[in-house]
Amino acid sequence: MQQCGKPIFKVAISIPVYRLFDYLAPDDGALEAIKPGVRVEVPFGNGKKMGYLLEIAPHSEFDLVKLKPIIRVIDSYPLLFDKDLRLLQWAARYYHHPIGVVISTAFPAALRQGKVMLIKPQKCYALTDLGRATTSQQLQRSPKQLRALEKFQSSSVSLTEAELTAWEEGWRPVVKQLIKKQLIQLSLTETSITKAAGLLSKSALSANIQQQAAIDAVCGSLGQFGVFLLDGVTGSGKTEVYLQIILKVLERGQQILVLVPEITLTPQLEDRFRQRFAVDIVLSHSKLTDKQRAVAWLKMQQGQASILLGTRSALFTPLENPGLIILDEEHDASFKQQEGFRFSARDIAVVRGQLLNIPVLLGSATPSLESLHNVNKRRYQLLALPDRAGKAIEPTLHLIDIRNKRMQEGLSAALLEEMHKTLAKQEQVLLFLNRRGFAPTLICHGCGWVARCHRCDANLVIHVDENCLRCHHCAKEQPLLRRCPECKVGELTPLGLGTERVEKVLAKLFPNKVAVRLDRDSTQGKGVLEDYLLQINNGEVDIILGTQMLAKGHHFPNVTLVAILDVDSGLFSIDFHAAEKLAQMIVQVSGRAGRAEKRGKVIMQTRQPEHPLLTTLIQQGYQHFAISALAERQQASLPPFSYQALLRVQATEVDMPSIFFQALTDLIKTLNVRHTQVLGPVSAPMVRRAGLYRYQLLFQNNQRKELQHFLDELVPKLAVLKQAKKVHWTLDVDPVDLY
DNA sequence: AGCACGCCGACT
DNA sequence: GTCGGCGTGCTC
Repeated sequence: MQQCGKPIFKVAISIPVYRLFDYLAPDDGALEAIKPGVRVEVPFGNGKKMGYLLEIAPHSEFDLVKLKPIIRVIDSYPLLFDKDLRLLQWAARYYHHPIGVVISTAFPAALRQGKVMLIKPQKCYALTDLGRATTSQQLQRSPKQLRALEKFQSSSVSLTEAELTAWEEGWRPVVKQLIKKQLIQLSLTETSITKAAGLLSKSALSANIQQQAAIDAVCGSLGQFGVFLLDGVTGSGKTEVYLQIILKVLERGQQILVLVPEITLTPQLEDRFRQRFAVDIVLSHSKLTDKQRAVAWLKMQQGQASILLGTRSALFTPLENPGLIILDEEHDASFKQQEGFRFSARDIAVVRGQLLNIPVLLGSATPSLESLHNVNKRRYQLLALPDRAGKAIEPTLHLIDIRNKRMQEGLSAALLEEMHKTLAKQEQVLLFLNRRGFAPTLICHGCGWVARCHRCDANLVIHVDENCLRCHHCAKEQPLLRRCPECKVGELTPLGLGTERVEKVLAKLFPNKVAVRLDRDSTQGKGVLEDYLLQINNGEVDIILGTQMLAKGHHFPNVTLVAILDVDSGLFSIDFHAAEKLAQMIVQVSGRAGRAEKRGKVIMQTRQPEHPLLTTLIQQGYQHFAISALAERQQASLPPFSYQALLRVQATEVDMPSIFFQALTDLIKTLNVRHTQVLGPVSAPMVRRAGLYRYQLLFQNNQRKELQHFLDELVPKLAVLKQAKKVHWTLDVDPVDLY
């Protein structure tokens, strides 16, 4: 311990090192302006680096004469608040990930690079750009409203609050429509948020009894911590519940963080938010530019925006005046980051709510087993919305036994008949097949040779549209072969089924119908997916065929038949999470059917019609499936009844992982904390991927604390292990896919 | 993660 | 003799 009277500045730097680096005060500048949470530029090695000031301490563990001064303090005020810093430090410890890397994930890329951005404050109600609102004829408004609009169109105006109130009656619907069409933006100061929130949302509010109960429960908890699980079937009006709770939070002058799994979902959600609230709503997702993301982040940090709608990485956005965190589709796997800092946005959101003392609202039609378990343990409060809102009716689920049945490219006669019936009624059909490409295997009919990837233990997938063979596990791509490279004479045959292949047979079987294919390959370009969705909703499409991406939240009001072509592929997996994921997928896909007044039908083609997962789900629904799945997990002592951490190891040489694991096993024997089960090491199901050999070791303990203590002792020793430096290793705490 | 230091093989 | 291969270790 070295003491010198001078304050020591403890800085996190984004490198894979667990500790902080100590610095002296900068040579110039006032000390009292430097607070934890500011970004600093520091000398590091030969050069300089961006860092984040976390603490100012009276002493250092480091040799004082070796300490260097901070070069420059970048921010004049902290960008991260104390509670954000505490949350991030907790997360770094819990996930055993280097602190600097964790802190840097809280920042948008532009700020990570040390940029300084100033956000211009808005001083008054500013109705801007009204000149562009030239569509008054289309708006079909009353003379009074038209007069109001004309007045606005004459110039860009600013209004006082009194003026706004006086004019509100006349032009509120007009402004609402203009905001919806994004022709104008209404910007408001913080003090006026309450007024504005009311402005656009007073009218047409109705909630059924269950919705109202959910709203009341969360609103009764505003200003204090509590976790709520809003369990609502598709179409039950979850969004309306969110909106009404948000209104109450806005009225308290507080901000709302809304997290969604993927951004393809958000256009509709964003529209509904903008129609409802006249406050500043900002977005954060990967399709935006670095600058747009940084502006959204800073606007929330400074309290200029009230609602942030974003994906996983938006979780850490600092909030000047936090009021509520909503995490929609909480079961969705994309809330778990799958590389680098492998955090669960859902789990950290709950911890953040606790730190900020605000409610956290998790929503899903198919809640995760973890969350249902937390409800059973009375840690979360369940808010159920069992009824579909409006006139929508639950779809019915059916199995088609395809054992010994003749199939036409994956379509059974029984399914084809259902499709014809549906199409004859001018209703739409949705086909779901979670495998893109033409066929997953290219095999030689003569000698049995199969097209394999040279860098992975996987077959190459045939893509006829692009005339190539492609590996879905690495970037490898090669031209489609015409002749067997092995026997030179055999005929090459596509084996198995992908979306491209089904698309081609649909054109043959339904020549007068329009079919579209929606998968990662067919929706590459910008706006392509949106165009397809528009065509579908305009009724220009009869059959929609696609993968995973169809399961996620799109509205297809005229779809009355949904078919899952190959449900069996999800039934047999070594990963115990597979059953839960499949059940969620089936229910989510089903949610696409019969959303309007027409009853939907869901068909699953299977060779396992007696499989308990399918029968439970069909006869008793998701909740009963979840109960029996939880019972199975408890019997087997699997999460959420135990806690896991997975150590993944990859190396370019085959024998390096086993040398590493031997050293690790010896190390574990020396640890004091040894209650934890060590399972493995085992090879990953696909041992070689992108040229690397992959193995893994699983740690499991019934007590989260004990697992943490074990990792606390293990990871620092593991990190300095000589053999660990010859492999790539990563630790995944609470893994959701075990490979 | 970078970057420098260091100790062994093929070149002026 | 030296240029450079990338293994090892450090960064306040």
